[in-house]
Amino acid sequence: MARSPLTREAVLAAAAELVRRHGPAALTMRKLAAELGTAVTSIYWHVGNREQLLDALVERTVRDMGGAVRPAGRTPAERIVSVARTMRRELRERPHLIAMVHERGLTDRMFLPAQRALVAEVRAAGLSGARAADAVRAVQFQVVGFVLVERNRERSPVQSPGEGELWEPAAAPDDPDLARALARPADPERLFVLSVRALTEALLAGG
Amino acid sequence: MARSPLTREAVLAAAAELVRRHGPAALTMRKLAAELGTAVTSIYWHVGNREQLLDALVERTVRDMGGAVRPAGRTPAERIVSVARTMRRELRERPHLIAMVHERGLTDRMFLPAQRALVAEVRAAGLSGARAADAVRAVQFQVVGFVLVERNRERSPVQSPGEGELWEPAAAPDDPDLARALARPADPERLFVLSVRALTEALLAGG
DNA sequence: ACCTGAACACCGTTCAAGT
DNA sequence: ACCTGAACACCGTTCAAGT
Repeated sequence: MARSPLTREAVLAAAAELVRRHGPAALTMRKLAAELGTAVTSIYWHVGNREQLLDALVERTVRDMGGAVRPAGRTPAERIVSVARTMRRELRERPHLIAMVHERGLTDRMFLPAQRALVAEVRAAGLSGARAADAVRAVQFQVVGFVLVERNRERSPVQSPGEGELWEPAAAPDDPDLARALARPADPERLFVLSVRALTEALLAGG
Repeated sequence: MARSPLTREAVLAAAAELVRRHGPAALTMRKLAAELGTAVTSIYWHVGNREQLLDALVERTVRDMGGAVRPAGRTPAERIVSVARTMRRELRERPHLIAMVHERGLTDRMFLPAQRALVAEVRAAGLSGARAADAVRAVQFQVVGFVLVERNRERSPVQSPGEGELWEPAAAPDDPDLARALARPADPERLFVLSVRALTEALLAGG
């Protein structure tokens, strides 16, 4: 298809599109070359090897994610929750990339703009020094961890033996509501907000 | 080396050893066959294909992890933290397997014994019904998510641009202690306990 | 400076053939 | 019932050769 001279940009764009549509496993050098209408080896000249190609891809995504952070809310706690929700949304919009960011150990870099915002809010709530740093990191780990667990859970919808099967039989002896709630699939959005809110309130309050 | 008749058990054991020593990527059917001293195709007869082999491997690990859960402490909150620490320790003892469990969406199954314990503690703290279920799940997500983030962070020790470089320049303008704390690498054990404790206290307290 | 095909060393999996 | 080698369709990467 493309016969204009191959550029690094064109390679990255085609690679990103391939990942977006079919996941990282589908990104092979040979398929990518076919997509671009060039020889496999041309790709190597422009972006190095596969590993470096993936690095470049991740890097460019991470840069894109910074802009979205706009704390909203009347209290520091509310604004922290809003930042957490934004990060979750941004991550979920790039379902394949987030696993790649994770594998490459770039979560810190990715989280940096959000971290700045969190620092401001934590200080506004009256924390400082090491305690403030702990609070920021706790929220950061919470958000990234939650999204990872959640993402994974979606990929394999019914777990064998699903939670359901194991809660019928007297696991929560005299609390059928609890048993039923655990048998139902979790509502991730609700659970996320609930968790972040709880963690944040405890961190901002006493020690 | 091995010339006694090949068994499913022998294949699984050799595969587990290979993963333990060199990680999941090193587990190729051909290397495994070489290790066992058989033809590659014999493996297929005993365990099906590579995917099924990995499934079996993960399944057996998950079974092993249930026994360790023994809640300890004087209050429900303390006992929940103790369960969380146990799960973290168990997961960290199997660094390669946990990623595989995660990829296969078996975290629920893996967490089941711990979940039972958490249910008991949450009820002992006075929660019931859907609220109790939320608390259990929040802790579960927190623990699994934390360990995933932590594991990943260890694999790529210095992130580029590390947190360090970006906190010197007036990021936390008038709090040098905070800036320094964020520039230092996090102490995961401490951060973990701090996070779980905060989350737990908030969940068990008001709504 | 850029692109190419051939070649190498790996994969997982299937299959017909052996005992 | 179990094991085998040959073969197929894929990989990523290197390299000498082209323009």
